[in-house]
Amino acid sequence: MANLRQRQQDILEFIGGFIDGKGYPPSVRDIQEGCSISSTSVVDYNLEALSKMGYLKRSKEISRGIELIGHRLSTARIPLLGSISAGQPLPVFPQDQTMLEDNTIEVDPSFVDLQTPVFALHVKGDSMIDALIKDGDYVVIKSQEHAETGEMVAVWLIQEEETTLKRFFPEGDKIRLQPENSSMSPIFVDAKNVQIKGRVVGVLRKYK
Amino acid sequence: MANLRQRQQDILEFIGGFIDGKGYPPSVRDIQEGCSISSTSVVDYNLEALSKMGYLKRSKEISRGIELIGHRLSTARIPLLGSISAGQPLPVFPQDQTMLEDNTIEVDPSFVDLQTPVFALHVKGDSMIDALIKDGDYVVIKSQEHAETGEMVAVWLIQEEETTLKRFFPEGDKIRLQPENSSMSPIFVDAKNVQIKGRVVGVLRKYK
DNA sequence: CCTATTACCGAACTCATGTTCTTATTATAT
DNA sequence: ATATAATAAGAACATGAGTTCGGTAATAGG
Repeated sequence: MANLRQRQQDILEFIGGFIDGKGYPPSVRDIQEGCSISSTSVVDYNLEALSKMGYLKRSKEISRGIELIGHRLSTARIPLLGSISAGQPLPVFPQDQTMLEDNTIEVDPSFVDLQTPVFALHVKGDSMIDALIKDGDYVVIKSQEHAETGEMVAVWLIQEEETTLKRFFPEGDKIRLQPENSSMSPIFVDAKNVQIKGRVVGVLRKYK
Repeated sequence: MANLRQRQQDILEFIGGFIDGKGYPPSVRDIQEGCSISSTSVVDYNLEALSKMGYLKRSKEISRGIELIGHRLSTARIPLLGSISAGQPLPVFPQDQTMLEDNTIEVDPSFVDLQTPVFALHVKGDSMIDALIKDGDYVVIKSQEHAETGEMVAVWLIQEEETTLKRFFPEGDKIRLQPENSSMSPIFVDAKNVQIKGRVVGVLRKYK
């Protein structure tokens, strides 16, 4: 019956509004009142159902221990690790190091999948201009160590000690790193001189 | 003494991190443990001080009733109003209408300045390809009704009943809407047939 | 040195709040 | 129809958690 779905819809909406309005999640009894539900146990019941369905996360025994999935502010805040393609060395990859607020950038939560780390790099230079990525853009990168042929990746050149943004083409024991700029030539490097940092999954540009 | 300031600084930081991590504010005892404070009353004491100084808001008698001032600014969820340049009509501008979760997109907070509404549009077509904006990208638009010469704007063509993304060039009582695509010609329209919806302040692209 | 003020401590108190249990009321299926 | 599960209700329970209070240490002013 659609009645149930309606009630749970109501609850979700109420929780969202409550958090937005007050800054902290509602208690079970807040929800009870706000959604005109007769008993706290009914609220509990439906919260459990919503939790199982993945709409929210509950912390047992904790007052207001409700976290709306997707509603979180921080999930989408990813570290801005530095610049790429400028010959600037990328620091040792910080798994989950605390970043200063200024070194993070907010992206759509859909970029983040909770499994693999995601980070951003500030693009220097126009080597990927034909892929519509220009100097000053931010690329969102999903951390991974392997890449498929032709994928756009951030690679660390061990010898040169620099990071660069290119398309990835393995050719025997060499690797062709192909810029997307008709005026630039591909780079051929030894396979073991290349360390893939991640794959580009998004681009973000800001205008002044 | 700087000791006080240090402790309160710690508390503020802890609260922020806690909220980011768990999705709900910490209890007094969470703070006590997290900041290695001997007594809950000390936490209460300092929370009260921080509250008086305006760093946070407390709700009396409410578990985890702490709201960090300014912390919610990191939420920058803006409405995704529709598509542009596809001849699809843009609905009446919803100031602060409740949007379905699917119709919003998360952007960096720096896009939003609390004064002017900001929204996003899904780009259809390649009329701005030379500006490195391609089909499928999202443009972040700051709502405004006037534009400077040459600015990239989203305009509503009243007669044609469609929205389009172009650069703006007033020429007498006509307006030249210039695509950034060498294979496309500018459009000349009557000034009073044009209603500027906003200016492009950002671009967001997602790769599969 | 004495006094006032601020910051801190520990414990007890009380209520807010999540949880559980029992029973009644529907749905869904056999 | 009858069994079985899903949903709801109300009350009681247990504890999470804000608050209070008496007292101590540190700081500042006279």
